[in-house]
Amino acid sequence: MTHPEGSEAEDRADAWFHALADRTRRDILRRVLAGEHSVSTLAKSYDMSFAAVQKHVAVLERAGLLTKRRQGREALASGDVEAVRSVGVMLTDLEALWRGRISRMDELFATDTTTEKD
Amino acid sequence: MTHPEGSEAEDRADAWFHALADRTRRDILRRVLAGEHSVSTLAKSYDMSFAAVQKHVAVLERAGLLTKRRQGREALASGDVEAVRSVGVMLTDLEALWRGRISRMDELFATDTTTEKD
DNA sequence: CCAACATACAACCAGTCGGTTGTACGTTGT
DNA sequence: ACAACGTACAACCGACTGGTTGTATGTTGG
Repeated sequence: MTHPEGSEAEDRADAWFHALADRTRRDILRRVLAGEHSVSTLAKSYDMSFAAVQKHVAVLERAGLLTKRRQGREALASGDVEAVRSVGVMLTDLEALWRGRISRMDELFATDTTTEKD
Repeated sequence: MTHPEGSEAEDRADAWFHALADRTRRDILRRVLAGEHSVSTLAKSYDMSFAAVQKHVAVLERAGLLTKRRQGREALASGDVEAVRSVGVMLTDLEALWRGRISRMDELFATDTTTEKD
């Protein structure tokens, strides 16, 4: 009933936050948001194998946070700012719930002591 | 050098996004942002053991997204909206990098034709 | 042409994750 | 007092993660 089940949006959110939950991936995302980079160029920046970086890029791509385009033998990765914004919107929605609590507490105060409003 | 190493902020970010990368935890966070709930009350909402929900709450607590206060035999959990906001700020900073790319492209256009500076 | 480069992908491994059950301990109501 | 409740925590398990190496395939420059 109230179980958070199989929602499409929740699936996307799982992928988003999982992709962002690794500092190397966040760093890669920063770079490709600032400008296009080939996978091997990215790989040179990190103390791990090319294959490892390739996998990180793949995770970001599957989450829709980055897109790749093939040019010759290189795969150029580019950050998708719209997806990043969507994640931000999710957080904003979370905040909205908190604001709802405030207004409910407000109502409590209203019924609590004598209202100063006369 | 350019490696994203041992930063305090990155550690926190790891915890934040990891905590948010599970739909049950996001759902719990929604509830405790909307108002205080005991762990057992939360547990009744999900099709899993009490211990499992307890662990999810612990993950959110460790990430600083929620705080617990003891009242009698109950542990009341409450969402920390400031932490949620901090996560949002991180995303906004990411967006800023993208805007930087634009302005740099702008500079490219500027240097393309006759340079303004002599 | 061919060596070097860039990518893709599979197989493997240790560690972590999300779930379980079981046990223990403080609190509360009757 | 004591049974029921709420919590805490440890041990365990299968699945997945983040890393590795190795191999195959396409691209490019000399």
